[in-house]
Amino acid sequence: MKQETLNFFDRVYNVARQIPHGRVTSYGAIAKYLGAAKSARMVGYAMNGSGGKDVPAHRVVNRKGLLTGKHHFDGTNLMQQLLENEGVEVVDNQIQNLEKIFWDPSELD
DNA sequence: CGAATGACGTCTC
DNA sequence: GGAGACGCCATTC
Repeated sequence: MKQETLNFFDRVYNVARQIPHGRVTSYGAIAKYLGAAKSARMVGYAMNGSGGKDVPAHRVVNRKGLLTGKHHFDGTNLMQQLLENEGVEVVDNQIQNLEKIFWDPSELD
C-alpha cells in the first residue's frame, strides 16, 4: 500500500467531504477539479475506500445523476434513501432536478 | 508480469 | 445528434 495513491484518494475525500448538505456532485466534477478529468473512474474507485471515512459517497453520482454506485452500499436503496433524507428527489435510482442540486467543487473557491 | 475490470467521462464515427 | 470506442489509473486475478 503506497500512500502516493492514497494521496489522490485523499483529495477526493477532501472534496466529497465538502459537499453541501442536500446537494450532489459527479465523479467527473471532482476529478476535473483535481486536475484528473480523465480519471473520473479513479474517483469512483476512491469512493471504495471511503468506507469508515466521513465521505458522503451517497452524494456523489455519475454525470447523469444516476445512482450507479448504489450497489456498493450496504443495502439496496440505502443510497437513495439517504439522498431523499436530505431532500434530494430520487426516482428509479436517478436524481431529479440534478442541475438544480448539482454542486461543483469550484464553488469552494 | 500481463490481462481484465471498474462507483466515468470525453472523443470520434 | 446518437451510438460506439477509447482512455485513465489503480486494484485484482
